[in-house]
Amino acid sequence: MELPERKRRILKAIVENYIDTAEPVGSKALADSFDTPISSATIRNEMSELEEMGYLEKPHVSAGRVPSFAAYRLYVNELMDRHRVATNELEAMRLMMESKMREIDNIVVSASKVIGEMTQHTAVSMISRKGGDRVKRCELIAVDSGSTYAAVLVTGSDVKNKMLRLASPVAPSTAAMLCTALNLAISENRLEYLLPSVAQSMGEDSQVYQMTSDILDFIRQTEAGSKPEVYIDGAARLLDNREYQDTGRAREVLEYFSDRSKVGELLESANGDPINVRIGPELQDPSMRDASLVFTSYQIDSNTRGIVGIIAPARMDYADVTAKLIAFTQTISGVMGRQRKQLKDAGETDERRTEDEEDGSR
Amino acid sequence: MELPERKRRILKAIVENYIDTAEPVGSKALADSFDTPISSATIRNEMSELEEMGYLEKPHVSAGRVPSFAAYRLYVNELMDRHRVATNELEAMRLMMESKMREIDNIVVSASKVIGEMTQHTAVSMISRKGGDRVKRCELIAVDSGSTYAAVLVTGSDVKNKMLRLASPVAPSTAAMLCTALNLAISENRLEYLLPSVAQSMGEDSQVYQMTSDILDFIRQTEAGSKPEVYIDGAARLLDNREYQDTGRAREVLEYFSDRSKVGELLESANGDPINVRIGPELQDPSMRDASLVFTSYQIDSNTRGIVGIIAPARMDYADVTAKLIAFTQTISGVMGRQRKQLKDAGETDERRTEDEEDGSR
DNA sequence: TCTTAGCACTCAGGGGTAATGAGTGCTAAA
DNA sequence: TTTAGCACTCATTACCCCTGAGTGCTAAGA
Repeated sequence: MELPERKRRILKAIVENYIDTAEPVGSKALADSFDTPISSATIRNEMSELEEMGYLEKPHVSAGRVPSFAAYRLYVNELMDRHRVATNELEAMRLMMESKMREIDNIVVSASKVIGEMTQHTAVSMISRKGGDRVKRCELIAVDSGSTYAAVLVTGSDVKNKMLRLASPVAPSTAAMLCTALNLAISENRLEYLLPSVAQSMGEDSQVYQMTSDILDFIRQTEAGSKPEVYIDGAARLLDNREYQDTGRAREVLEYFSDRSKVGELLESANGDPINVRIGPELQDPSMRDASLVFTSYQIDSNTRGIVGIIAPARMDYADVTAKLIAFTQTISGVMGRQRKQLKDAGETDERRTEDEEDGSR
Repeated sequence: MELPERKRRILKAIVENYIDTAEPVGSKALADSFDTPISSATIRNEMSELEEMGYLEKPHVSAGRVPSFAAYRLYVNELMDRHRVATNELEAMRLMMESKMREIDNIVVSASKVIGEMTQHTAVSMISRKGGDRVKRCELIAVDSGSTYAAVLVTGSDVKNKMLRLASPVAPSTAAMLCTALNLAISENRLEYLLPSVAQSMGEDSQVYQMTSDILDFIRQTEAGSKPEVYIDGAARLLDNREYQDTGRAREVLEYFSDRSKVGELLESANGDPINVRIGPELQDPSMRDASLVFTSYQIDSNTRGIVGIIAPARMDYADVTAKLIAFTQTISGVMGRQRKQLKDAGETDERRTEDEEDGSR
């Protein structure tokens, strides 16, 4: 069932040509582009067979051929040559990142900016935590004179806060007690008993009860990882592509983008592979039918990973995009490894940095 | 220099017709639309005078006339009749808001969603604090075993946090001391003396010094109000408009949107007027040359206000948009007033809610 | 003096037709 | 199995003409 060598070469050439020009490619032009001379007639024969096999499509009878989604799939899986990014580009990337990555909170933003800038496509980026965030500790801080409190949750690698507006003031000492009780319950993993016990001792319509219930909701929400923050950079760049010259199509995709949770869900499906590619229909959404998503993930800390990728027309330069994404994750784990190392060197040592693991799976 | 009555009526009709159809309006069609019969010839005469005065433009000699930016300006300032939104729409808005406004943190997001939905245009929204945020208090929380701290700042109406990664651990007791010192310095307004004194007692390369300096930077950043959060809803809706059928134009504007700080700056210029309107060139940005921004602000608390508006082609239904924005601010201050009232009723009473103030300025 | 009817003129947009040319499939010879 | 040749298809472009909406101007009417 393996495709014979010549067919592979022809298909590869067609895909690359189409990626380049966005125009159906014909037998004549293709024949000329080969160094070993093959006649256009031969190519025509091969083409019509490739068409039968489902790798090519004709927009209409007298145009050239266009790769099908199956062709793109084959191309990324087998045909494409994986090239490396030029060292000067790599250096530029490292510089961009060193300067932007100083603060962990905007690592997602920076990631999408950097990769968007590099590829000149629309970049998406998010942070995913293993099984949601585990809340480790909780603090209560009076903000207003009396009635407004902030609940601050400390999780694996982040701190979240929420304002609580209470109808009547709660004494700081009461709040401190509640805080202690909460932390005890968290550390003993018995959160579910807390609310009933508060109800018993303070009454169901006490302010403290209300406050506790709000905080528990917040904890639950945080641990469920309710809404992952998804960043999108350069959505407008999509309009540069021929396939989105038609405003109708463009609108569909931009609308899809505006629902971050959909995009987030897509990205969450990243598996351990160094590079994930979802082509056209594989994205399972009609508005994305002629786009592809190429993405990858990188480790931020033991249970947090970043996911970053680019969305562009199915006709995109997969080789280039893939190479840049790989370079990106390597650079970022380099940058973060260095930071981590710096941290450890000054204190004690207990973690080995894992970098440059090659994974030739599939 | 007042425009005579008939010219005003004609200009108004032209603007409204153009808003409606997006097509140059001609003398004949216009004549027919009047109840008091005027001949098309008369209208032609009036039109050519209006053109001389700079209120009308001809796309080309044999088309009708199109309003100039000056015409839109005149229209919003004097010609347009300010209509009210239908009560059922108002009710729908109130419902949408009641459900979405429960949490203050996403008031901006909800505001842009609601108003975007109502007008079917691109909505922008942000929060602006009077003279930046004043930091009132600060807390330090150890996150990791030793080396990672969170600084939590309490400001007028919000809480901000930032992770600090330190090279070596700082003892909790030291952190607590630093915290006390910080709060003292804040309350006495002598922040600038803190760093030198830490340097003196702990040494310039101590961890505490580093930490202090980081926190002070964060405080400064917060007080400068570095980056206001600007939300944009329904950017894709822009593509529905005839003037952005051309992808080039659309791209320009979408790119403009992606620079939130620019949009934020624009919105910051809201003055006390119930409604602000910036038409085309008044936006001072070439990519926005044929768009307009209509926006308004509403009070969130004593020194925080929200700003919300819509961005659409200069040819937009100003009367409708304006009415909806006004209805929005009234509804929101109603909703928030009720929340505030609820809060006070349960505790003490000290603030009167101000609602339904009519302001016929200008 | 203002308004209106009439008329000549302009010009974008629509529809039809023809020319162009890239590309195909098929056949027959190498 | 490959290649040259040939007839055929059909999207795209250019061209042209026509139509109709709209203008400006002039002269007559109120």
